[in-house]
Amino acid sequence: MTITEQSPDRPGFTPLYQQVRDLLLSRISTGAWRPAEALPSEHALAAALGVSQGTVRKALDSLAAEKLVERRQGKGTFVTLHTQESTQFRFFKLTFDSGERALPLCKESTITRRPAKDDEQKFLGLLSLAEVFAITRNRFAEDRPVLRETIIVSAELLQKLDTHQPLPNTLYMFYQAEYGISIASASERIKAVGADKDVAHALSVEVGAPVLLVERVAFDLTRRPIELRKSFYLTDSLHYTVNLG
Amino acid sequence: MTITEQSPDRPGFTPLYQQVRDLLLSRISTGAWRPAEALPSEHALAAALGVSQGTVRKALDSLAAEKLVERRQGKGTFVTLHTQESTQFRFFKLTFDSGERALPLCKESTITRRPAKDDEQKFLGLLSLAEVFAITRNRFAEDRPVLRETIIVSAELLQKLDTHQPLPNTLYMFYQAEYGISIASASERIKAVGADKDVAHALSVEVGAPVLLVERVAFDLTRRPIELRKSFYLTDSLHYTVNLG
DNA sequence: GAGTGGTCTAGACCACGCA
DNA sequence: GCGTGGTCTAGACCACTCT
Repeated sequence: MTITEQSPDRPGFTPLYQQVRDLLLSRISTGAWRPAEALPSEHALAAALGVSQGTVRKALDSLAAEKLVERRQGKGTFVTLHTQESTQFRFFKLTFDSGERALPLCKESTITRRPAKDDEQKFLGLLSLAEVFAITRNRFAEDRPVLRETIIVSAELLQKLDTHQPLPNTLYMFYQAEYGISIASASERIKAVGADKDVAHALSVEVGAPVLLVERVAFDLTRRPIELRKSFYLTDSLHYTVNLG
Repeated sequence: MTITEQSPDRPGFTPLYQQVRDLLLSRISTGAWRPAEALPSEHALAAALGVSQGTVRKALDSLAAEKLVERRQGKGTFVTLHTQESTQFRFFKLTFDSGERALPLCKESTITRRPAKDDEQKFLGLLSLAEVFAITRNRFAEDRPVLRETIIVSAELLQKLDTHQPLPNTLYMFYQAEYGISIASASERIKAVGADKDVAHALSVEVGAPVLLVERVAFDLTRRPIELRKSFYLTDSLHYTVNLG
């Protein structure tokens, strides 16, 4: 039984379970099931789609592997909800040198609306007259400044973002709850640079002091770029961790 | 049918496919099949182990997901062989700002044998009288120095490493070919620091210039620590990339 | 054509969560 | 006790590779 009919020998062959996967993903990303809601059971989906339970299972397993859904034995399959614990450690890989996970808190924050710059248009896929919100804030760990970050998002996509003040510590939970946008992946470029005047002041170091620059593009479920983030970390007492598998 | 007999209700339950997975992994790590060799077919393994082909498949799929084996339709399942292309980009995530992958080449290299320092003993799990090889080398991209790295390995485990000169650019291929040790994962700590005199000289920058410090512990198939590596990168024209999935 | 992994099915039974 | 996902099986057929 196939969903998109295809004769049984052409080259552009797509496995059934992947068609099911894509179908479920599109339903999730258009909000047919909201975060934290349960999907129908494997058995129900299989019956509804006219495929076997094993095929539905394979589709759901692949979504679970990408953390787009969570499966809980005995309960059901749920659309992933961004929570403090889960998201924080998935997208913010900062650790104190002692080994403890670090969660620097925002203390100062400004938000402005302005036309998008060229590179911002390019990375976010915006039109040339588009506007963006630019959030600049400093984060503290143990009462010391450790991070200065600037966040750029489309003003059209995240409407009235500037009316929500103060903005929460973890924006990704907020994007999901307020705008139905789930950040699913991100890619980062890391460099060591000397602090400029602005960064030096924010982090209480001298101009030229070595700081870690992390430039991030964050994507939603459909790999649409949502957010640009430029962070300067003071890595005296903490570090960025990476696991290569 | 179970491999390790277990009554069907106790808490410490291990799925059959995981027992098969562990068995195959232990055979691979002890060298029963060498890198690039084919494992027996699913059908043959299933018959030999007295389980169904679907169970063997699930075990092999999980090994393939961790890149410990590679599956090729129509050919067979092969123990992963570290090659220039595959390993290089898996463990060295360096990219030119232009977007091109960077493969800095070693130009200078020294190797010495000496007693292990305290932290080296700790991270590599060595005894207190153990000795290590320490390799220090500089790497160049486009005729400019971009990296100074120091590599620490157990002298007992990688015997006579110092007789192989010059050492190859990519050590992980060499560990596998020469010692049967496959690096399967690694974890890294990243900081921005000021160059000390030694690093500054090697990278042709001033003392105190910002450089990216990457400290790595690399593990074999059984997650035994094999190598300690401390790298200082000059990130003027290139950067470290991370994908958060 | 023979042999390999890849897909798909149907059904049995187990482990878990909850009422 | 029921419904959920998790494991395991047996077998059919498809896609790819090599001879």
